[in-house]
Amino acid sequence: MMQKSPISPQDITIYDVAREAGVSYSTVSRVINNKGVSADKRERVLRAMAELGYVANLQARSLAGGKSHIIGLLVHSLSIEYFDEIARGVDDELAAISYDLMLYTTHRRKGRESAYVAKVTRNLVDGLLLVLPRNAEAYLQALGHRRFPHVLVDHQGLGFDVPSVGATNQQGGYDGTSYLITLGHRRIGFITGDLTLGCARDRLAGYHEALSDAGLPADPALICEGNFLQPQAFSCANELLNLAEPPTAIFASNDVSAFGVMEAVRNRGLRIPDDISILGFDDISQAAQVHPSLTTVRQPLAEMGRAAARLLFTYINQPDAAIKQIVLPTELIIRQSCQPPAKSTLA
Amino acid sequence: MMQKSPISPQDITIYDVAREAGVSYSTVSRVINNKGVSADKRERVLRAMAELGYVANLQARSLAGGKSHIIGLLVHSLSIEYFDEIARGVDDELAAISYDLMLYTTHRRKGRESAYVAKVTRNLVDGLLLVLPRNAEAYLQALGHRRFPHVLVDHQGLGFDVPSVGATNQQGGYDGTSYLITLGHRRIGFITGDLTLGCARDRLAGYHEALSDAGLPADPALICEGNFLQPQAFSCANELLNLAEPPTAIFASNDVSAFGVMEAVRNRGLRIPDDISILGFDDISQAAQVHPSLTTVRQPLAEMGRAAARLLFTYINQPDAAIKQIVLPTELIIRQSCQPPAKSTLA
DNA sequence: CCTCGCTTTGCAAGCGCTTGCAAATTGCTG
DNA sequence: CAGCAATTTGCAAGCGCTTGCAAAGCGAGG
Repeated sequence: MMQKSPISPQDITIYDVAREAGVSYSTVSRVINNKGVSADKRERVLRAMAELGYVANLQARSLAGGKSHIIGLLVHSLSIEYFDEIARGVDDELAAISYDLMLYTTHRRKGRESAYVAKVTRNLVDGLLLVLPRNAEAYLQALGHRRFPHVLVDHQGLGFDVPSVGATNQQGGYDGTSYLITLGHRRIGFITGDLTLGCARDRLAGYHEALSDAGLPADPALICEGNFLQPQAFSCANELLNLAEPPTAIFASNDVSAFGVMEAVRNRGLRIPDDISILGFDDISQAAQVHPSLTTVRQPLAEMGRAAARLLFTYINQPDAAIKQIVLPTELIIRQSCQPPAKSTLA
Repeated sequence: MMQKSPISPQDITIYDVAREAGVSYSTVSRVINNKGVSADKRERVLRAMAELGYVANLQARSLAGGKSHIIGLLVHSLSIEYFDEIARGVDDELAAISYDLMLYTTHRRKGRESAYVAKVTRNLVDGLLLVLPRNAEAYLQALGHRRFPHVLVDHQGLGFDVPSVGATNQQGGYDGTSYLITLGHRRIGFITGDLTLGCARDRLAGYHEALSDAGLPADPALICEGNFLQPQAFSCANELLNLAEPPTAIFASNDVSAFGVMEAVRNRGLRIPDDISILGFDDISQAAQVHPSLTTVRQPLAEMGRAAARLLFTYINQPDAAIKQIVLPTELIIRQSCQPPAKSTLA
């Protein structure tokens, strides 16, 4: 038999630990898995493991029917800070229970979701976290069919009843808009996110709701469809600013879009917030770093990641736990990009 | 024996494939591993695999002494687009050889590099890619000791002779500076990166070299120590702009820093590039998206990732392949953030 | 002091795969 | 067409672990 690689000779197995501790290998296994073992033996095993520097072999573990102690995280991309924040939360939580993270980016296997899921689930991970998947239904079907532990992040409003973690997007849209109204703005531009996503639609709904609650008209010209990306927001902002009666504030559906707005505004020599107020959504780290710092609706991304990891973990350990949908609160973070409109149109 | 999870019943193994194809299971294994098998049997096995939808069980594979077909990627963080670009390149290359990616972020296990490496190497991956590791020596020692396939990305100038992939940082610094000089700039500010990193030092060296080749004085006041992050660059830029005789151009050691400079410049009501030229380094995607678009020294990050993956792959398959250090060329990307200085000081 | 039920322990089997070894098959050569 | 080397093939073992099962240990009730 070939050694897997010319790895260092002292690869410690449970047999070594068992010998050192003077117990049987199954006892060692039971210690590792927290099964019933008498206190003194457990003690001895633990000491032996520490002395020998034992490291569990995950593949053997999961082959033998145990857990692999790895969960999969499915995202589109990583460069978007949004994903990274979530990943960070997940990672934190996993570190606490010494799980590892296997990262899958979807872009490379478009349209083959179920084959993909088959591969993933069969191979390695104990559970799967899907962040804002493009084709959730296809995944879910494959996953559900295999009864495989999974949790969706930021993907509410599905027909299915599916374990998920999200944020109060509509409330966030409402709060942001209301804040601008309170400041005295009457014409508030809105740049949507990718409207195929529920979170984008919810934010827009919140905007409408706030307007209507304040008795303000909803001018369709003030709404421009974006896609959560900076260049699109840049042109949306230009469109809005070109209006005969331009808005005095612009609410962008995410921070990245807000940055695009800031660019467009400055490009015309307008000042922020003196000439126009800008509001974002998400509160990615850059929001606090730009000048002026961006007032935004904070979405607790890392916290969502943590919650999702915890939830997934329950499903891993109790496959029949009830399906839960966690919704975390958004929060308005007031910084410096908004102020009352210059020529106040206060009624 | 417990099934690993309540997974779908039809989990196809090589035995099933063997039965279907009418051959022995070892023949199936040999087909999978491209060992010598007669053409007709290979054919039959392949067809059977396709029909049954066979998916290899990676843990069994690697337990049995084969490859796991997973490589590890070690990065600090993901939010930084720099890392993501590299990861994308790696991922592309791996997709081509149907390898998977296991992601490790270092922040959570500070100072325990060798224990960490022990765990990683022993557990899962066939090889490890280290991107700009903070404590390369510690990792390398552990890795080398285990003779474990690994490649460093963007970490030249090490005492060791180590497999690595990098870019021509000094040349890039030289080219960028020379470009500004050609444009007519004489006082060129420079914001360094984190000088504990070789790439940052190299870029600075290129700046110095270009200045000296052009017979220009090196004014230390024009050099400000940054850390590759936006806020620090913002204050550096302010410092530079406060000089009695401020620079007419600022060369930032990465694009993110250049964005910080742009902010600082605009914050004072100066225009880019009319009042001051700005040059970046890296060419992350945002560089093309900001306004004005950023002239920058392109570092082929994705290509570096690909090259690193390929190199690692050779080491995985030929543990004794010669240690290779690949250096990819940088390239000046001219966009709109630079132009000749306003009050030209052409000699 | 024996017996019963509970917990702790050890043994063996097996997870799905790779690969050394030996047997079977093939293709040549003389 | 026998005889030999070079393939191709199958069998069995084993990678490191978990866990069912049965044996052993233990305290308490009779």
